[in-house]
Parts: sequence; structure tokens; C-alpha cells
Amino acid sequence: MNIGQAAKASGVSAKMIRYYEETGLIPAAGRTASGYRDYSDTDVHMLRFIRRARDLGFAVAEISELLGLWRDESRQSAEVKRLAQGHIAALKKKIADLQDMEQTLTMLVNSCQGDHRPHCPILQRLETDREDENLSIQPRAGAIPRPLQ
Amino acid sequence: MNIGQAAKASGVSAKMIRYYEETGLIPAAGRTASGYRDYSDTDVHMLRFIRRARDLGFAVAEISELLGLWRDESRQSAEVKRLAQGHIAALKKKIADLQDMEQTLTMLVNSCQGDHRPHCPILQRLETDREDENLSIQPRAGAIPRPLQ
DNA sequence: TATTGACCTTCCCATGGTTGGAAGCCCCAC
DNA sequence: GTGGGGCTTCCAACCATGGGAAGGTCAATA
Repeated sequence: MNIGQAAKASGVSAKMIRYYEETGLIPAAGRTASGYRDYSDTDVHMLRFIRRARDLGFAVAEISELLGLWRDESRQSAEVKRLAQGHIAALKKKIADLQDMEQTLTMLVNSCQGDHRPHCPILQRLETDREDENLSIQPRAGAIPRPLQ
Repeated sequence: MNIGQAAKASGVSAKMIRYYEETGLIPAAGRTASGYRDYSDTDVHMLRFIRRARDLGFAVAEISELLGLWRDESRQSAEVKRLAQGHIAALKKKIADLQDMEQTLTMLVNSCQGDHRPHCPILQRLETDREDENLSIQPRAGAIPRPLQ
């Protein structure tokens, strides 16, 4: 099987297969007489393993460890579990960071009239960095009608 | 004020200040007779704006737009709001993706005994990609004591 | 005044994972 | 045998950031 077929079968692009080989994540593929890389079903199996681990957000270095454990018949499942738990912790941290951003930004967006006027609490907040500025109690558009200016 | 002082005052590293200048996010700073970059309080103000926007996860290209609106006295707050809402949507998507990963991985971790034995549903799942494999109902370690093997 | 140490300048490199493209060779079908 | 598509390698780019080298500058101190 050449690299294009292996790519299709595994869901890993040919470019990435070469990259994984170059960086040592996977062993160098065999070659045909004319220099084409040659892949077995086992190779494709491994590539699929890699793709699934990537889909779960594992970094290539982590996948390298996972592959080692996968191949090691005498592995201890505790090791795999530890690796996965570490990754879960990293995911949780990323999620928390993004949620903080989202929350702050949502608060700002809610406090912004979003009309034709230039006044904008979002820009104001980027300018002044006042966390405690009570943006959320600003009246929503139309809540308490008052004349513009 | 030289670049080091501007960096300290703004929270943007000197490296990044030069980078932002090079890529056109900020105008080229003035220079002293000896070639040192020279920053005003206004410049520092702008740099702080940039850092805060970065802290909220805005990409540099988005910040470029935000800066334009910031400087534009006749902007419409609706534009800023639209930009921020777009960014919130992107954040939400990222969060959802990461939560999917976390959830799947947590399920796998919970189904893994994590002991000295090699059997490991995490690796199994990476191998077989069976989403519907009912991993979660596997007995937890010690739930129903039975001899190893 | 001379030295020293901390700062500035530019330039290049690395990160991580992925994609794009160019130039040249190979394989298969017609 | 010819054409089109796939293979090979190599180089570059993305994004934001940090590291470091080589050389000039500033300010304080001996």
C-alpha cells in the first residue's frame, strides 16, 4: 500500500505521515524498488491509533508514550491511566482559561449597547483594565428609556 | 522611555513589542539619536490595550481591528460588539471541542482499572474507535471482588 | 577617565502541528 | 508513448513567543 492509500485508510494525511516518520514518532516505512513508501495493515492500524489520540488532544510526545505502552504487552494499565489523567488535567486547565475569557467577554458584550453611537464599554475595559467596574448593571437598551444624551 | 521600560509598564515583552512593530500592528516607534526606540505614555497605553485583548484571547488580526475602532472616534459600538461576539462564538466552539475530548477521556479513564495488569480500555479504544462500546458499565476496581485473571 | 554591567540594536533559530507548493521521478491506462 | 496523477524531497509559511549571539550605548562607580 502506498502512502496515499495509507493516508486514506488511516485518516492521517500523507504529509503528516511523512512528518511523523521524520520526527521519529513512527518507524521509517519500507520502500518499494522505486522508492515509494510501503505500508502494511499493521502500519495503518498504528496510524489510526495516532489519529484517534490526536483527536483526543494528545500531543505528539504523549502519543509517543502511548504507542510505547500500546506495543508493550507487559505494560501496566496504571501507566496509561496516569498519562490520560495528566492530559485530562491539562484539558481542564485550558477549558477553564477559555471559560474565563468567555465569561469576561460575555459580560462586556452584554454591557455594550451595540448601536450607532461610539460609546463602548468593551473598548473602555480594554483601555482601563478595571475589573471591578460595574458593567453588568448598566441598563440594557430600552430597559429604562431615557433620551440619548 | 526605552523599550524595556515600556515593556515593564505595559506588560508586553520587549520581544513582542518589536514583533508587533515589525508586523504592522503598531506604528514604528520614534528613535533616539543613538537608535533606541522611544515610547510615550500614549504608546504604553496602546500596548496595554493590546495585552488585555490578548488576555481575552483575541488574535492579533482581531486586535488590529479593535485598535482601529478604538482610535476611531466616530466608530459605532455595534461594530465592536459584533467583533467581540464573533470571538465569543470561537471561544465557545473551542471550549466545546475540549469538553468533548475531556468527557471521552474521562469516561475511558473511569473504565480503566489502572493497576499492574496490561489490560487497558483506553488503549483498546484508541485501537478500535468503537464509540458505542459500553466502557462505563465495567465494574470499578473492587466493586465486585473477584480473583485477578 | 576608564571600566563595568545592564541595556539596546539587528539577525537568526526554535517551538508544534499542519498545509502549501515546486521540481523531478514513477506508474498505469489508453 | 503519452498524459495525468501520485510519489519523492526540499523549502516555506502559519501564529505568538522565547532564546541567543554579536555589537553598540548608557549610566554609575572606581
